Amino acid sequence: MPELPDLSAFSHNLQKKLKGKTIKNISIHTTKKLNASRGEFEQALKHQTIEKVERNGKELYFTTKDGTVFALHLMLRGQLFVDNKEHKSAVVEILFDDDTRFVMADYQGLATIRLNPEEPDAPDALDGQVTLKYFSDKLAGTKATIKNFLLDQHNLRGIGNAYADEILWDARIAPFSICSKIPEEQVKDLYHSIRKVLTHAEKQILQSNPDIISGEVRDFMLIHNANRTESPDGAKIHQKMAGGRKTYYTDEQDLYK
DNA sequence: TGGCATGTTGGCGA
DNA sequence: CTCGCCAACATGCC
Repeated sequence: MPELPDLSAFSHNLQKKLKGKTIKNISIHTTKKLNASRGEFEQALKHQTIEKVERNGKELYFTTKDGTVFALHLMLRGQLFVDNKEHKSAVVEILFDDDTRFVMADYQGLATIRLNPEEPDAPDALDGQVTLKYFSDKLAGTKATIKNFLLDQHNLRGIGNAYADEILWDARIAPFSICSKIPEEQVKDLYHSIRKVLTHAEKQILQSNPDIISGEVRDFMLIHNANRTESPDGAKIHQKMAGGRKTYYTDEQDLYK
């Protein structure tokens, strides 16, 4: 449920909490698709010291001093805790040498942990390698709708359902526009809106929730927000299902077909 | 109360 | 091959 800006905020705070701590024990309880055995995880991570925590797409990457990485994906319902409580649906528990306990829980059992994930095939939405040229070339070559394009992690990684709507409104492009039909000028607007909306959201989240490491903050959203009926400029917000997800948009957004 | 919200995967049909 | 859509996963929330 948390999206890119939430995850960026979590990584910021987790790094503050966990950097320099050494893993005493790691236990993996339930997860359907591990890319290594429990023994391999333990072997690779025991006695390792956390060097940095960063967001990569919709995952959090934890890198240790020797360069080993484990990646957490919260999927729909994953939650993170740094505390000493028992968590009923813990997926992964990591105990550090100072008895700090870090838990990823998910009652739905979909959250995952991966050891040394391979290089992803698409860049992170905020990565410097996503240039305007990369972005516009990619759009020119696809006939899908722009909303589906933004959600497809094979194009850009990190954007989810809620922020896709916020970004498209910011760029004034209708979600059902065909990628290859969007004019150059609007592609440029969209490119800048991606960065603007996502980085601004992270700032707002950290401002209102300075210590956040789990959950999501949505109250500042302008369009993808069940509590709002109108955009900031007074246009009625429409709702429509697309790909099984609810899409919010207004008539201020131009449709390119 | 019960439908909605979320991401990913894999399968189906156009 | 491309694209849209659907089901499945499971439960807290309004």
